[in-house]
Amino acid sequence: MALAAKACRGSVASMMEAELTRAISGALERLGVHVDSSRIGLERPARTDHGDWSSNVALVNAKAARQAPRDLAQRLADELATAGVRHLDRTDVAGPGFVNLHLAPSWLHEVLEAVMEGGTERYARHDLGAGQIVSLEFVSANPTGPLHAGGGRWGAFGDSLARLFRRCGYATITEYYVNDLGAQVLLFGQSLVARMIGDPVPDDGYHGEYVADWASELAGELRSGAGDEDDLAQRLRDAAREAGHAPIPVGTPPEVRFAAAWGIERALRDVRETLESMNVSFAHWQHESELAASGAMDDVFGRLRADNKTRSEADAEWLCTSEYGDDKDRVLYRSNGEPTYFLPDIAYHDAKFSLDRFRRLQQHGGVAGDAAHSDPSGELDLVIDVLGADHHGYVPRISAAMQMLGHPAESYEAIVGQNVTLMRDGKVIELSKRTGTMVEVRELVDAVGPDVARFAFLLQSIDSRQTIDIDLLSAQAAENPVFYVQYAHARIASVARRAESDGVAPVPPRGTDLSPLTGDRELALLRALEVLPSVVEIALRERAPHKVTTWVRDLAAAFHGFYHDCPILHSDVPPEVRDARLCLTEGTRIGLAIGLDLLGVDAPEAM
RNA sequence: GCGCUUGUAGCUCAAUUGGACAGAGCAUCUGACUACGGAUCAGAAGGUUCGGGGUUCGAAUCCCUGCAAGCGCGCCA
Repeated sequence: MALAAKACRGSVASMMEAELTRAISGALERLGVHVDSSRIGLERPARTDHGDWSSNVALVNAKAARQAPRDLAQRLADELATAGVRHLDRTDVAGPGFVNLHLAPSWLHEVLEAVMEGGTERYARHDLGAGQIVSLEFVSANPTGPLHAGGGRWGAFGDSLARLFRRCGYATITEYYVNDLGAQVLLFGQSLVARMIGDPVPDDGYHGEYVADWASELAGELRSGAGDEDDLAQRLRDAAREAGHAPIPVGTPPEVRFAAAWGIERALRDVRETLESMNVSFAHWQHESELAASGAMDDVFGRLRADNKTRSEADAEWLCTSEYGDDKDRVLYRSNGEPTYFLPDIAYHDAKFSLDRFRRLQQHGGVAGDAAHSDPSGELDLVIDVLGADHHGYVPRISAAMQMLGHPAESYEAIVGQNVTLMRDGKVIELSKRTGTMVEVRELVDAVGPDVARFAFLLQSIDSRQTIDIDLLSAQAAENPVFYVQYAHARIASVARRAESDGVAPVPPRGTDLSPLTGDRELALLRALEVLPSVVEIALRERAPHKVTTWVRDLAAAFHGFYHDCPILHSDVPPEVRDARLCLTEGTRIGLAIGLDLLGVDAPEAM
């Protein structure tokens, strides 16, 4: 944490904060009060009449200094006022003993200079990660159907979190785990076959509408092939003999395996298209079957057993996860000799730590950010899973397994998000691929567009359950807050166009006199820009992309207010005011572009 | 029963992780420049932050307790 704060010392605000902290520290020394600098709290008050910065030192340290908080505060305020602190206009004492520091607008002008110089690329970019590598896995819905709402939420969240990591100096690899082995895939294949040849779908199979659709799609593909065989079942068998198989248990009829393999690809195509329509993409799609074929499961099991982390009981092989904080031990191999899902999951998570694997995937492209790692024997610094609440019970066992395999406890992190309740016309929709009634993310995106959908997912904290009423969202699409933000961006582009056609020279990135920017609306807008670097840092640290959403709305609001009250290009605006305002406008555009990019939402030139 | 998460304006959600008078958007009501884009702006109204204790200068936030909701607790995945 201390390290993180230090690494962030780039922004104007954090430099100002450091300066003020030093000034307070020095002033206290002169007053004969010794305070550890870590006990000097500085924050930006919610109300502007409480100053630009405010400190609670007097409150926190009054007892140790044997002085009344307000007395100490007053002496500190007086001492600071004459200390010649840069930008410091005046000080006062308020409330129970806060020392409020009022700065001259000049400090905010420095902020705008930094925004202009940094631009979209460098403003609010941090080096917290210093090239560390982070793996993020999210969505990973079973490839047995289209993406449901939860997948949409984790997609938007995971992708934005990855963007935050990259902006903060981490290299990332984003992964989708394709669960193409096991019972669900088998059932999926059986359901497809049943739909094709008119048999009843198994009770515990997949009954959704899409299964019928896809079955007829597959039937169509088979029919369009050569041959005059009318019997669909026979065609399936023929096709199965030649084509690929899903790697599900041997002994399964070949046509089921064939249909399953086809179905998985069909589902994945659907999932991928849907996510990409929301601007979510993955660097790597890891198939479980490929992992199994590589022998990773045997390898991991061997290592765990050699390390005495396993035991046998009732003909099954158990992993002693309870020794690492889990409620109880977990089965790796069932008494019938088959592995549970847990073993491949361990193998996968172990593999994600591998730097070799990361390098291999990096060569295939898709890995983003600059990895500074050079130690070939090292491993990834952080492996993150984004999970729905229905999987939270699984976290302790994976965490335990990772520790057993030698990965530091803090290098595996599970982010558990609350599930999404999807409604249509005020009624809750059951989210189940098996019962058939569900609303797909695709449907949501089609109805309201990708920006509204993505913004909606990122509007609130991942900790709170989310209810999205697809009809309500459609009906109110025009009033959606995303347009409020995008409109601000488009307005700015419009100002630039107007300036050009009026023959006004564009403002250079530096050198513009910003001193005319002293009005309330101008200062409010500058303050909004000022906090972006810390918003980015906090959003990353708290794994909370929705903080960016909140900020981007605040910035847009500040801009609309400014735009309404402060004419820029009117003929009666003096050139120096005009240029300063143009500068502020461009700075706002930079801020909006950064925020919207982190959210994966388009920043349009016109609407 | 145990564990995780949550409970804030009529509705949907924020709240700088312990700071000052709890803020936005919808919805309701009232206004604004014959417009550098009105998809905008200003104002009004709306609160016992689920209840009850506690900690301290200070609590929506931390502790205890009760209530309510979601999820999890398999040799299923």
